[in-house]
Amino acid sequence: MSDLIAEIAVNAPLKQLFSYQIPEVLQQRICVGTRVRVPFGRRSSVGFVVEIRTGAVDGLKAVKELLDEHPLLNPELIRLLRWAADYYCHPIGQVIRSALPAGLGSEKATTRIQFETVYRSLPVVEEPGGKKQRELLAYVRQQESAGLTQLRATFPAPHATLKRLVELGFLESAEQERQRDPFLLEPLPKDKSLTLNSEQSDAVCELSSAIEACAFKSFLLHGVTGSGKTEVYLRTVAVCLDLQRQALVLVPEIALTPQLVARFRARFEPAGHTLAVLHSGLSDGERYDAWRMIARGEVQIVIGARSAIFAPLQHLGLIVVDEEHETSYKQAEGFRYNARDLALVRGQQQGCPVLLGSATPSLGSYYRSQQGAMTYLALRKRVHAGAMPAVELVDLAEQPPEGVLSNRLTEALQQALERREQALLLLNRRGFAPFLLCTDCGTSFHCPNCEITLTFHQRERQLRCHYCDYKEPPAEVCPKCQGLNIVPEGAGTERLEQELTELFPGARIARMDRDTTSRKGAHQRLVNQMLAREVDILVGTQMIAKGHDFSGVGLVGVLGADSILNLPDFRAAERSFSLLTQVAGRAGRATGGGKVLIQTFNPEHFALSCAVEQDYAEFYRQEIPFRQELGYPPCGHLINLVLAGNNGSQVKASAERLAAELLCQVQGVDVLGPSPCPLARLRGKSRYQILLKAIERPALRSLLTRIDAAKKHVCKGVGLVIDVDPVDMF
DNA sequence: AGCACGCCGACT
DNA sequence: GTCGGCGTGCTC
Repeated sequence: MSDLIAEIAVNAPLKQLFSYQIPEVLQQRICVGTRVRVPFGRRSSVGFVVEIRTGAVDGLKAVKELLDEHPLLNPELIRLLRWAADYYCHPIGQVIRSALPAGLGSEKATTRIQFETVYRSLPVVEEPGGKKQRELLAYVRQQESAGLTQLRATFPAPHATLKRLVELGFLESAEQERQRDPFLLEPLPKDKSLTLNSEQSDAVCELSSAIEACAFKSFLLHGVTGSGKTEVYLRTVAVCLDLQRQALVLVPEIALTPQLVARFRARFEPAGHTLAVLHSGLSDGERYDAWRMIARGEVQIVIGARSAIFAPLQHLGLIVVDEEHETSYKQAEGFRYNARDLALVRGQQQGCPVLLGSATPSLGSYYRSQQGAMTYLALRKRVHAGAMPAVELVDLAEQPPEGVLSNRLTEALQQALERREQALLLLNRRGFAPFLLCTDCGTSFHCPNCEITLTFHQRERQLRCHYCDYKEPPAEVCPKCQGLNIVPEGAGTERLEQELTELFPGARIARMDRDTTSRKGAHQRLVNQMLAREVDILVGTQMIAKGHDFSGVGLVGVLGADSILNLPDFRAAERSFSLLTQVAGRAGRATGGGKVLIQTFNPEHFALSCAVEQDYAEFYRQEIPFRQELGYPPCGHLINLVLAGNNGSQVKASAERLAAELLCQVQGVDVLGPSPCPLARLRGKSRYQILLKAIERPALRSLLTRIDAAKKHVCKGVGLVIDVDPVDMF
């Protein structure tokens, strides 16, 4: 008997699809992308229809139930997801699950309605006593009513003050259905449509014709910091919308790019277009709502981080990937996809142009543009003041500093304070000190679960592991020699902040790192303080280098440049160059000029000298021969096999057997290792890696097909992760 | 991943 | 004599 058969991706960690017959009652309503319930083994499971075909149904079980009236996924997306499952070597069911908003994988989706307290001002003329009370009241009066979520984003811990204001009769409170997405509550800035300079209009012109052609073409927009890339995005998205097509904009992390979101809203919302912003702050319900709105075709522009690459837009006209070099586009766990690479695949599959933008393109994207696989568009001039910041290296070997700051940087800070310019200090290490050391016997303190020293956090008086959740109180007495001379070694942001407070008692100093921004809205508050010039010196980790446009910054100092340069990763130079160039670009954005000081023990390293000159092309020219020689990306391709398990010798033995099995299997593939991972122990698990390297991707792919068979050499209790195109080797 | 079956130790 | 330990094998 020949009948309709559905190929279904089932909610299980299995690569293969399962065939089910489609009962007659469902035949009209079932299609590719629909969510169904199917009998699976002795239980039932949720699955997605991935293909419908005809064939012999004997022996096949039948689809039990249809779970959605309208499919959550469309056939184009299914195609992308199947491609990705195959390419990244990950079970299709889990790939689909991670593409969907949370909670849709297992059971029927429910939209939870959330409630929150909303405060309304009462018509009272007099003013309350406290400063904090007055500020809060003024804010609520201006907004007429405000929800707790919104207030939390602007004021730290407003709860007690609000309660008091209610008691005093200034405010009334009520429980209300939770306000819309807090992002959409932010006041809309005025749209400043700028006249384009010639470089920008050339870029827009080329992009426009590609968008009008409705065919795949890829572009690399290489624009120095402050060169107006966003305006180019806005113009090209406008072209796309004029053609009744939709635009997808990917950003590294929404929380760090509120300005970009605001500019898109200011430009397109007044014209009647609908934006959906997919960010981590959304509740499952909100995310589900946004997803359904997109699937129903009610949204023209989607802005989101990594996972937004799977947004169910039906009439894509353009995909923009902002800051395309950012490593956060690569998912580091589970389904290890790279949203930037998938953007190119999606563009290819759906026939729309893809625009990658960056001030410091990834070596890979630049390489492709050099080879003609991508159209290169350059913005070489800054839009406003023009002058690029002056970058200078401070050789630490020549003048070793007493504390963390070199004399040169201290002087520059002094001058900046005198000139009433703000300063940014980048130190890529949080906490007070990277380790504690007994100066009597040399003992330092390590994490019991990870191969790493514990970071000393002074404020919490704790030793903490930054890789697992381990914490312990700092020892007063050395456990080995009973010595009492235990001192913090090295410096993190917390120590830098303290040193600055002592050096510049009058200055207003703030710190921005994971520790000070973990609470909701804390990051935005720091940014606001910075913009309001309530901060003179901002100390922070990587996150201060990203996104914001702090116009008052005249000085940028970099303290940990060497720590990135010395990472055991072939991309260390690229990372350093990129980070330094990005952070240098924070200086003098409004005024022009500005100064950047980079402290280093490696002043002769080309990554640093190229950053000093802000010379991307020269960096590329020097870096690419090294990649070429070793066959590293972008001149070759990598797959990293990571084995991890509690039993170290089992992990090692498994890795050795697996590597031996894969060795010499395919011509043109190098099997490197096994070797202990740079972090040989993590969260209590021993880790080994095998690196597969090939100049030609097909060779690597064909070796990948043999991994399943080789898996039998891996012990029980040892996990194997296949990381295709790894971005970092940790 | 579940959820079975399956074959060996300490319990009423 | 059984209750239950988790090894291993399968799921259209």
